[in-house]
Amino acid sequence: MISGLKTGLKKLKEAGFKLTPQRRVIFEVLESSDKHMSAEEIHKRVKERYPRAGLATTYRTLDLLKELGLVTNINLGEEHKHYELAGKCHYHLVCLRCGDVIEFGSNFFGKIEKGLSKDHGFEVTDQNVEFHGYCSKCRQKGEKIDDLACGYEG
Amino acid sequence: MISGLKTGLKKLKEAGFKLTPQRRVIFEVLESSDKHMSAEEIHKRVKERYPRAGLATTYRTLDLLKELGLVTNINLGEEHKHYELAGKCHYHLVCLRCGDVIEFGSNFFGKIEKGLSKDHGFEVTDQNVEFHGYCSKCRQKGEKIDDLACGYEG
DNA sequence: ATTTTAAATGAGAAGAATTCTCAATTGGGA
DNA sequence: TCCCAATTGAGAATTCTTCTCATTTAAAAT
Ligand SMILES: [Mn+2]
Ligand SMILES: [Mn+2]
Ligand SMILES: [Zn+2]
Ligand SMILES: [Zn+2]
Repeated sequence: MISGLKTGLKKLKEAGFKLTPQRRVIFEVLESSDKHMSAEEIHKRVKERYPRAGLATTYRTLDLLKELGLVTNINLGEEHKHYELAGKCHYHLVCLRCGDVIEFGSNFFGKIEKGLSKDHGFEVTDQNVEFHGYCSKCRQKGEKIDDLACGYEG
Repeated sequence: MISGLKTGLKKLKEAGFKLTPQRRVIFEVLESSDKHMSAEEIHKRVKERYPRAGLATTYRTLDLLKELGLVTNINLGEEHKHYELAGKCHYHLVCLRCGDVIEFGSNFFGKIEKGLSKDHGFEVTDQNVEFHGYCSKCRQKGEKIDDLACGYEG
């Protein structure tokens, strides 16, 4: 991750925000999980450590951390966003069958970002990169992918 | 786009779905726009041509078209999804200041997908690739990007 | 340590996006 | 043409997120 607990909270203070216990705990929860979490999931964990925490504060803090570049969120095709600390490899493979989310890094992306700067004058500050498809496990199960291509039931 | 009107509707029929006027019109609206549209925006245009169309049908049809691989959706940081026909270049630059969405293609991505197949055994069927940052216009305006880094107002 | 004050919070209402329910309609095969 | 499962429209219901506002609190100033 781009910032440990101290670094992250320091950034909060330096930006002129108060260092409240709620913000502390939310940051800790984000740090102690290796998975993406929805706001609801984060809030549930926050309340384990700080029972009177309110959901709105979790949303407000996640927004704030995002503005500060400490947190990013992705949309894995579900109805809600998923949050995680910024800075680690941020490319996702989302299996359409089992729902598994595999993270991967690639040095291709660094090249792409340089190209974007050169060709489009665009400065990248964050990215949301998801490849949807079928993971190796699900492919091995022998079920034809085409069988799933249309699971629509009206 | 991957499929013209005829091809797309043909695929619908071939998959065993009825070819209703609502579906026709929704497909036409998608085809006649070069921009990403929210479900609400799409529905508004659909009603211009077919006033008694219901919003739920627009949602249902967009889901169906997505299952069939005819439509994709992206999440541009707003609260709602944006839809467009599948098949054209699908990489997006989203300006955090002016909100502009620039589309771009890159042959890097083909390579990445091949690498994913080789290294992870993952078969890509769709992708959602967004780079967030600041477009050339907004950068030229001379406003320091850092000034915006935290627009949070409590 | 006490005072002060704007920032932050909790609770629940409100809002927005999406899905569901179900009675009525309809596309398209027989 | 007849039939019926598929589809639809309307609005209720759900889910996710933001807003409102009275109360609390971090932390700067005394
Ligand atoms: Mn990640
Ligand atoms: Mn696009
Ligand atoms: Zn899988
Ligand atoms: Zn811009």
